[in-house]
Amino acid sequence: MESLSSTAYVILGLVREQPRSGYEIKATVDGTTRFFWAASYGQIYPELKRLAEQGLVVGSDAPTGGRRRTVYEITADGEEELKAWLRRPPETYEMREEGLLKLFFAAALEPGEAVEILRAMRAHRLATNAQLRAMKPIAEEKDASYPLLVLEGGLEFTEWFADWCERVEQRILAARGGSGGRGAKA
Amino acid sequence: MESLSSTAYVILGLVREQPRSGYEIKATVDGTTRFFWAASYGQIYPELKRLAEQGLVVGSDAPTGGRRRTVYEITADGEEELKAWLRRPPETYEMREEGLLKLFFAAALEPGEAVEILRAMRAHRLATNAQLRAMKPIAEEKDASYPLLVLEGGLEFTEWFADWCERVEQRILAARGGSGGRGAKA
DNA sequence: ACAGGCATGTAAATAGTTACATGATTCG
DNA sequence: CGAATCATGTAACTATTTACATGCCTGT
Repeated sequence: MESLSSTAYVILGLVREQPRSGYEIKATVDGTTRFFWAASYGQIYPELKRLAEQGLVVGSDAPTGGRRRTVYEITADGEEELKAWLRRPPETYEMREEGLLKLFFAAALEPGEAVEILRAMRAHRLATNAQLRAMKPIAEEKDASYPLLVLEGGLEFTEWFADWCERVEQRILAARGGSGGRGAKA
Repeated sequence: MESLSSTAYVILGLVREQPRSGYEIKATVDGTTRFFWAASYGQIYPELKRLAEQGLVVGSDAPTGGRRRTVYEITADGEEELKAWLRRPPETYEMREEGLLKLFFAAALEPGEAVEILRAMRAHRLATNAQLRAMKPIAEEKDASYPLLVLEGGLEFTEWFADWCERVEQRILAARGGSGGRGAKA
């Protein structure tokens, strides 16, 4: 048996909390882990099928009226698999930040244009921060302390990032204005 | 003509600075942008071919002795394309942090085990910080101010992250010890 | 009636990694 | 000589997104 993808563990973790349908898993991911681990229907439904085949989850029919619906629960094997994964050190640490990439190459532009990149990055982080702030009462209500910890980390991270963008912007502006129009070099 | 991938722009940005071979592009990416935008040979070589077909770069033979070698330079069209991309607001902001995912689901473990996740995350960030610190003199030597700015951002980010891990660890430990073995809830 | 949300699923495309094959050169 | 590094490239695989198809239910 091959090892599972991290996305499989997201599913295992979510159905461990409570039985959920594929649709509910997607909605929960979008409302929680998406900032550091996203998942699409194209992954969730096939993965649920695979997990069920391996006996790590069990699905049962739970229609809402005439609307067909399958909710999945974790099995004892699934719980063991999840815990074993949680105990292994994390391996994936990826970041793809187009803004940083643009800033890295900003020497091809005028300093005023580099500042625009920083403003866009800052605006994006502030928008994410606002989204996270809106989620906080929901997480507090659920009394989910680890998710809340992670959410607070996200809040702090976006604040740090937005602040960094602002400080770098000021530095660029100061370098341009303060010493006679000398821009940044390649 | 379809729009280019961000990886195509990494190549364009790097060959704009100076003519480079595919091998050198890979080495440079590994020494600079990899923390926020990685690229593998499997992307670089086919992408160089495509960029050459579109006239955004030109390759020329530059063998080292009997070792065949092609170095690519940016064309005027390539430079325009790069600048146009730099002027568009960044779109990709992705993060995949397996550590945060594990922390999110840590209620399935004992509090002492949750602390292990944080320690692993912290150790990883400190290791990255050390790598970045080692790169700094090289970036300073090149007098590359935007790359240096980005590098300093990486330094600050890894420090913030490592510190956050430590603070969260302390909070978990305090919650467990301070108030009679009460662990974190689901 | 119709819009929007609930619900499941898949096909196709895109992105990206890994591993391998090949071969030259340099350094110890 | 052998190992490491320079150098190019591809095949296979894995991951992931996007867009679509289908159809029921609820509220206006």
